[in-house]
Amino acid sequence: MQIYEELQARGLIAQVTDEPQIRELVNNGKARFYIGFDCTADSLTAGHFMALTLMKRLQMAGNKPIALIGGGTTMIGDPSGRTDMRKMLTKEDIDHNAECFKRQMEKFIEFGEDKAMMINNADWLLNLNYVDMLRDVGACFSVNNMLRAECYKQRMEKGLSFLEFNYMIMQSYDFYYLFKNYDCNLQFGGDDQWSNMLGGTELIRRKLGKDANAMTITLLTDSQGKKMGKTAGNAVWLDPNKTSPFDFYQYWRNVDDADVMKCIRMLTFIPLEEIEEMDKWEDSRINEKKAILAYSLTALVHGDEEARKAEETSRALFSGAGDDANMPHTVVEEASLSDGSITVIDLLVLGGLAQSKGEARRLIDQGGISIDGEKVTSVGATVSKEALSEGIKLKKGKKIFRKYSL
RNA sequence: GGGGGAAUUCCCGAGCGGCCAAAGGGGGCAGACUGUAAAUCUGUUGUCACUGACUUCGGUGGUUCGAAUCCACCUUCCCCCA
Repeated sequence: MQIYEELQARGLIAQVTDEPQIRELVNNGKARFYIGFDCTADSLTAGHFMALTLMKRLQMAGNKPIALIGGGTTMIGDPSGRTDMRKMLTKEDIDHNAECFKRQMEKFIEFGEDKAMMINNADWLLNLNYVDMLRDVGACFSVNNMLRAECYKQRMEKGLSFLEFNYMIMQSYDFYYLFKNYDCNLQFGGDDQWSNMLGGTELIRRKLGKDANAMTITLLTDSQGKKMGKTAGNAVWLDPNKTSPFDFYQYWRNVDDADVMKCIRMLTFIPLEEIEEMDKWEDSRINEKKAILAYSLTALVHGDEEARKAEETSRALFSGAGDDANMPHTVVEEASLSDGSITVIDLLVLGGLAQSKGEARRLIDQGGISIDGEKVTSVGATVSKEALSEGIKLKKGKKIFRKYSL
């Protein structure tokens, strides 16, 4: 099975411009493709992860990836599919974020001579001359068509600033620029990028009379149609300081039953034959599948060592066996003690398990806290210095654990 | 440029000058049930010294014993006309 067919079988391909052409390019290692990443935060997220794996898959099949950092486009902000305007970021923030992206990607994709390239569209976008740009590129776009684009639909009701409206043009220009200067013949992106990407192929056709192709990746959504890779509205980050390997592992360990096989297929590098085999497993082995998913993704992002630790910790917590050495840990300062003890409420706030003392109080009140296996029943409960110096294990709810010691 | 409307807690959204820390829904958190799943049911969801006090309703001033509610100005957004 060749790479294009594999991508199809994994359910990764959403829309393509010209299937036979793309298949031919990709399967023969002749694609020089780019994926753009706008640096809206200081870490990549689980959402970007799929794009990275795609890059890697294609690279492994002999194609040349270009990772385009959106230092320029982030100055505009992509309005696609959004109901409100993005917060405008400063140039400094964007540069910082771009730097962080770069470091994370390097862990995952091989860059270098004859391998993958990384470029930043700030290099050409920021120096554009307005009038030249309008005459050169603006003339090729029809506002009527742009307004019809699906990605602006929601914004037609709420309002769309001229700044954001130009995002599509910037992204199209990127593709045009890369096509001309780097022989980039293919663009990949999330399915929400489809209209922006078509803008690029259209521009290339008009300006150069040549064909370029675009292909979108299926958005990873859960069984309810919501985007995956978020918990409580927060992204699952790839940066271990923002989402610990253990939490990352737990996120995937806890996916819905209905989504496990889809995630394994789309995100892991487990060979398809094995995946088909797993698909035949009995329902009772569902948790085994989740563990495999969680382990392989954590290993991809954080390395085998961290993945193994996360798995151990997880086992220790949920089945009583294994090593709990890697459980998140809070060291209590001597100064936080009063009269040789500390209240459980303070511990909760200190460890970040509760945002406020009120919330901590509520948690205890509702029976959501236990220490070393014993439920805390009194709101005023305290932990003595002696107990603390031996180390205690505090549990919030069903699956959030934290160690405390002096 | 002219006219009209809007801004409420994490989000959507109700809100009569006092009974408003502010309805309802979503989301979150916890409890029960479970398989570290889903669904369901229950509780909870501004802060603290928690039967009380304090700070919140775009911003700044004002009217009033008392303002999310009334007035003025400002900011931002939406709609209609040009």
